[in-house]
Amino acid sequence: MPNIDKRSEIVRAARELIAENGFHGAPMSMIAAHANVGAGTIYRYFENKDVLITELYKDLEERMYPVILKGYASDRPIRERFLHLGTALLRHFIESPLDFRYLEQFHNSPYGTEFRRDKILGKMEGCDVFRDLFEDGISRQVVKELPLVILFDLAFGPILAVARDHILGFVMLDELLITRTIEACWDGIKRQAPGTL
Amino acid sequence: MPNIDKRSEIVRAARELIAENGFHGAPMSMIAAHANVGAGTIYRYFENKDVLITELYKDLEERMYPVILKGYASDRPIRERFLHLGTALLRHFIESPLDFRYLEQFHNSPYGTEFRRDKILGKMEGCDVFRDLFEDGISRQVVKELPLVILFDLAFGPILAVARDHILGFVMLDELLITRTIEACWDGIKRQAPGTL
DNA sequence: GCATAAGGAATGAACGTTCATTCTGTGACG
DNA sequence: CGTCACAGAATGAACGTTCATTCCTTATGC
Repeated sequence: MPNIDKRSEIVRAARELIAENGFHGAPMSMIAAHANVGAGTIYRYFENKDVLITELYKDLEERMYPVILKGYASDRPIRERFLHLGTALLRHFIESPLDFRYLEQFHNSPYGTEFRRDKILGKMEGCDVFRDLFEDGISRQVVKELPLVILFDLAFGPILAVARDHILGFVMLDELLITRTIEACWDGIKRQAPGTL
Repeated sequence: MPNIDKRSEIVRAARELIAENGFHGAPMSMIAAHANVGAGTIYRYFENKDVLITELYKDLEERMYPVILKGYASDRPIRERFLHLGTALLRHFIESPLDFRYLEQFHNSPYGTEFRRDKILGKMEGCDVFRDLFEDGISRQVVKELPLVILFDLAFGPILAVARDHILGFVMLDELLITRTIEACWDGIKRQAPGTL
């Protein structure tokens, strides 16, 4: 029977190495070595490198949702809900730099583009919370009337950029700065009060 | 004497292939083939692949500045200046998808991180226009008092994300949507009028 | 002792780079 | 004007490496 310990050692090693060195800086042989496993053993658990990479990403996404949904109350005002999700997400990225780096590697690769295409064309399953939030916001005239995709970009573009800069050491985010950044994202998304130039 | 035609054929082929397939999807042999040139010929013009890649990026950046600075008047109000630069940048990305894709490839690679580190630690030479604009905005209390890096992320994060989504066909940006997107970026950056929740 | 897991050397494809050779255009010379 | 010699531009087969993957051997548990 396949040994569950081996599998998780492979997963751990792969995640660490890929997050730090990118897909091309993490050969299977190196992953095997860091997992204290023979090179061939990996192929007992994952059909090939592509499958390993994609599987790792799915794991990551599934571990992410509970974190940001913890304490989320969908009956609160739009703004409050957005701030909750945004800060939770940014905080999570900062606390799990390995996950974040892996996520970035994945997004900026052919795998990621394919994934995203499926998501957007397939009605964005998985992003339900955010989609609901934005659609709710639009219908209540609290959020700008823009295509969903653009609202996503306005919200996640800065969050990802800020997280990256924190992890690379270009800024040092504390709790205050996190809040102020997400509030700024909200300002970008929300309908501006009329009369204010 | 080296043939200038050959050189520019190599540059064109490299830009196209790398923009479309990424650094690892554009082997030197393929670049040579698309440039109708022998594999060794590239090395008469560029020391190695790294040099080729970096040179291409510098070209790209230098071609970009005149475009977004055209018609820029640094004596206009902060908001107007930001909208000018932002829309010009987004428009340029959309009109030159090849350049944009190359820029993304470069940014999301070790080359790009190194480049960015140098820029940020080295006082951001080259981003002078934006830095001046943000600093000016802060001192006039028109822009939020946040670290420069975060202001950059709030502005460029969405612009890059939106440009990518347009090029991948996830949204179809027209002139109106471009303006509204950049206005939304400005809303994120500007100090909000007090009293507006 | 048999079935299955694990190991890691072997394999072959792909890559960046080199280099011995070929090609080309130019200037000297008769 | 025709021929020849030469410089240096161009070539692409060949090389050394690296990598994902395979496959035969060894170890382990039942």
